[in-house]
Amino acid sequence: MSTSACCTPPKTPADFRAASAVFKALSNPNRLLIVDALGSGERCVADLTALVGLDMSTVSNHLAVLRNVGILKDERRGTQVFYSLRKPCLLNLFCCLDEFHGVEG
Amino acid sequence: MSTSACCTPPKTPADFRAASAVFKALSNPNRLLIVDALGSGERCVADLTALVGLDMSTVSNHLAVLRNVGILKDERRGTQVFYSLRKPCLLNLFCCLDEFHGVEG
DNA sequence: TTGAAACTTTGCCAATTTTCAAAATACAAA
DNA sequence: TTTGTATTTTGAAAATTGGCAAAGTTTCAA
Repeated sequence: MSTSACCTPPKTPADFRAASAVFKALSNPNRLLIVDALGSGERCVADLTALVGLDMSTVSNHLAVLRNVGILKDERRGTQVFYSLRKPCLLNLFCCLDEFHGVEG
Repeated sequence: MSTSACCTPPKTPADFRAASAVFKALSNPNRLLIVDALGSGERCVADLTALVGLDMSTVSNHLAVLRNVGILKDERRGTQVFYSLRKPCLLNLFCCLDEFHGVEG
């Protein structure tokens, strides 16, 4: 087994860079909207574009950002490309945020 | 009780903006280093400046970013200002990240 | 009240991000 | 093969970010 237990914070500069890269990918409201939508299943780019209400090229860029840090995976079927969460446990981050925002003091 | 259970993802545009603001604050490796250090207790600005190795004015700005989204609180004692985590449960985000990075497939 | 120490604020610059529009690519159907 | 639909890539502009240095503020001590 690894030397680090659950909840051990990242330690090396590389760890901090890797962690901040994921947070950076999630630091945009439109990308967060996309991740939230994909929590209930895969969607094609056209659907996601309608959801966020921006230019399709912009949405495509946001999807690339999320895919490049390992949050999303994509699969082409015909002319469409379907995006989905690579690991659904990513949504647990939202639980932590809810807890963070909810608890007083 | 509230209408939303634990782990319900954020839904309104304001929710997405609030959530992305927290992720944005955590999207910089130096700020992450600071948060990690504060996980084991409060530190003054001078100590944190030595830790991250940047100009004190830069560190002060990073601390303001983290404080403005509610991650940190500050307390002046004499000429020093001590920063600490406002809610330690924030560190749970790192657990989720570890899980995200660790699980295969 | 003068001075020093600890921070914060401001001004500035380089790098990055966010967005749209236009051009390019991939695929399927006619 | 030509056409049309879906998506990505490229180019460019506006906004934001991250950093340092200098100036300003706060507090305490001499």
